[in-house]
Amino acid sequence: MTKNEIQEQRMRGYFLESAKNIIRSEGVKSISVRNVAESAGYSYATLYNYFSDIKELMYHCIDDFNDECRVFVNSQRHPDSAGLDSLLSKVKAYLNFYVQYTGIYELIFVADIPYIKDGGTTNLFEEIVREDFNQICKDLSDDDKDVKMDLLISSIRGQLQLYLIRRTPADYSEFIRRSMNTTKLVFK
Amino acid sequence: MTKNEIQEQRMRGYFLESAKNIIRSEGVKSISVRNVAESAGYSYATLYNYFSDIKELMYHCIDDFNDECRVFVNSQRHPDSAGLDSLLSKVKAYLNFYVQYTGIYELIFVADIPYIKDGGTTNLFEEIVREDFNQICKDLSDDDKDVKMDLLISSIRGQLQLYLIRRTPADYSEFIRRSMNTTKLVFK
DNA sequence: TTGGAAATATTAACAGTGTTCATTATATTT
DNA sequence: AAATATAATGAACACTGTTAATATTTCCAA
Repeated sequence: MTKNEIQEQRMRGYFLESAKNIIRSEGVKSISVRNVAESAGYSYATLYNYFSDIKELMYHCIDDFNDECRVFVNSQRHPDSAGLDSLLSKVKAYLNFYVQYTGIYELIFVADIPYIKDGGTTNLFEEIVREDFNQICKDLSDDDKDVKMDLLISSIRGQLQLYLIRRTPADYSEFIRRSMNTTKLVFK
Repeated sequence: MTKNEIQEQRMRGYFLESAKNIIRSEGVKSISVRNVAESAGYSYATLYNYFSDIKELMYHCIDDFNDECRVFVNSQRHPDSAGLDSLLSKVKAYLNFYVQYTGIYELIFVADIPYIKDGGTTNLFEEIVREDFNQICKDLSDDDKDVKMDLLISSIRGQLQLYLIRRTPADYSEFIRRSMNTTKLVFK
């Protein structure tokens, strides 16, 4: 990496950190070019020297937040468990992450970011539960496994959307209760 | 209803129809006060004589679109079927409605509309599948039924979000295939 | 029919948004 | 130090929602 590349990466980092802080604390709604740039100590026009537009900046936040989610799940989950219990504790931790940072949920799952082409954001959840999932479903055919994983992924997505966007159910404990029960049912 | 009330309802209808047409044809992104008002043949400020803000106008579109969805499902579903087959055909029709009108999906399930307080928008799907659902699950306890319905609702929500917002899977036929398979699995 | 009051529609204005471009300031190289 | 390349900036444009003052229309009593 040349000097210029190092400096450029550093500048991009300033804007990225600023954007991430705003998303964490105030949500995606508060993201604006002037907002992010001022928080980074630069003029709004300077941002365009390092990102083609605000959407590209937001897109680059996603990787960092996915890393944060991985760390969070590993710190929250029950370590001395296996199979379904382990999977349930990871799912609960995964849900807790987005409940705590609704702004991150909005960024990754709702915001209109054209740079997201493939379903890259699905893979994090699948990655988190894959090991336990395979253990639980070791006797199933590949096709059955695929359908089961689809059901698991989509139901968790749906639960999150219902709770975080449409406030259904109204309280957190009921949300977790339902999510755990439906997840158990997937493997019944 | 007095003369004034009739006239007021008519005026509200002009703006509502305009908004609904824009949502259907260009999506929620193209909704703006000036856009809706011009399309209705009035100045942008006139809209505020009939709606407190643009969000309230958007909220009132939802009821109409829900009616349209009901009609659509009834026209698309397989009438001479019962139980799981009937449910599957209704789910497929329900999905097709939002695939055809992505703007309506964005309005009802994604858009930030503070006037939506309860989970009112869930009820349409539940209403559509309730009869078949009860027939399929007639031997289950109420608690088991509730969990199964939660799983069904959330997985359909998740499938729609993945396909319409994050384009996963990439093609329509695969989307329907997966949705049908996961729905069948719910009742396995 | 006219005059005035009430109701309604409209334009102007403000603060915000993303984005582009010409200009200024800084850094690098000759 | 002067010339050149690089980077930061403020002005400007076209949008957004919303409000308030103004203009217009409607209506009813004289």
